[in-house]
Amino acid sequence: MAATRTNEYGKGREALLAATVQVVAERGLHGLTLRAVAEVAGVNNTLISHHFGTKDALLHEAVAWATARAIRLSDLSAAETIDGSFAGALVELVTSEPHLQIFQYEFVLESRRRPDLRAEAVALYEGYIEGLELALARHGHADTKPLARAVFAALDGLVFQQLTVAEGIVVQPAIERIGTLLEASLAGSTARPLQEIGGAS
Amino acid sequence: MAATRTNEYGKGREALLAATVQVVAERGLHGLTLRAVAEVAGVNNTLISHHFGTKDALLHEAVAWATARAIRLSDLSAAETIDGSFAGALVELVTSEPHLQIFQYEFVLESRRRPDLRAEAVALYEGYIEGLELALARHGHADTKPLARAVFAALDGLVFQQLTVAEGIVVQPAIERIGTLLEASLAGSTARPLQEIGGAS
DNA sequence: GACGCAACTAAGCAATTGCATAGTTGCTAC
DNA sequence: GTAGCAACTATGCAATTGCTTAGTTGCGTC
Repeated sequence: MAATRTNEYGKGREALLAATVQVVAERGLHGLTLRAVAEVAGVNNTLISHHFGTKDALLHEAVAWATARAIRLSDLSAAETIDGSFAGALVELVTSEPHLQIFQYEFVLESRRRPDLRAEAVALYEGYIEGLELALARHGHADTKPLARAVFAALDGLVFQQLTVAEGIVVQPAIERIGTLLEASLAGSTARPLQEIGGAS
Repeated sequence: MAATRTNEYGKGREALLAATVQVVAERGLHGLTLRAVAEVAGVNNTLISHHFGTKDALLHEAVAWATARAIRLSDLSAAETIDGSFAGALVELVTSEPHLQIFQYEFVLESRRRPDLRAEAVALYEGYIEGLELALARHGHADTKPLARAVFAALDGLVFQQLTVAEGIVVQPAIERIGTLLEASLAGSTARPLQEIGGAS
């Protein structure tokens, strides 16, 4: 349960970044100690000072490393519609790989207190939201800027719920319900475009 | 910035609970130390041991104390519709009193690692969701269980965004957009109930 | 008014923390 | 092969941590 990785020469830095994500996810930011990270990474704790200088710098680097991987993971969001298969894939992702998600919530919360992390947090969220906005616009939705933010918040909030208070079995239908809500909104607005365009108000 | 409260005899316990919420919100769970809490509360740090025994027990009591206040705060959710005034009130709440909200996210994340906090976290979220479900059902929405979970997740996610990466000025329209989405869904389903009931599939 | 007891403080200790210092190991360029 | 240098380890220390022990203070009760 402790020393997991065995490293070849030169792989220490990467191992330390991965270990940082794992330790934060498993023990929280208050469980993030140089010795804990080093033990998980299978190296000496002073190697952290060597590569990163301080603990704060280690976390910053780990955030950059993790967000780069996170945005790639969200190839999910390339999915065009929020349907059952999207919901299943998202629930499955959270079930099988919760560490990266937990780490994200921890660091975004921390970014409120550490200005040096703000940029990464903002970029991560705005990146997600912009991608989603493009997809929504492509489908003909109106008022896509606030809509994208709201829909992303719903997905984000449901992932948060699944990680903490809810089972995948109840989260999945909630994700699908977002899809039907969007469909209904689309059907309503496209079913009566002429009246609305022509109408007063 | 440090020793804030001056207490009369007998008010130490309550002051310590309030200080715990404040310290967690301002410095994170890793900044939660007995001395920090005591200093904010304006008492000696050993008083924590006297009242609560351990630091873990202090956090547990603070969670119970804070969630009791949180559910009352959410008299907001007594609002029947998600409109502009609801959105404004929610944004204003988060702006003016972020401590309690931040504390909630911190402790819910922590509840993943501390089984003794799980019950409080689940009760808090399920309480919100149940209240919301009743309101949605009253308005004639269908499939309210997953819908309530999704809508709450959206509101929760938007509060999280406002606390971390977004300004109230962009969060508020996103909240309102949830309201219009729900209206549209309602209009669509009530506009053609006969066909749907009578139709196959 | 003094007894009893909860609320509270003062002092300190063992363990853990981040990190500095000093050294060793292994790759790579020539 | 050996010089040079990055990657890495071992040791240790000052500061902070949670919490124990031993005491003091103030309030209600009879």
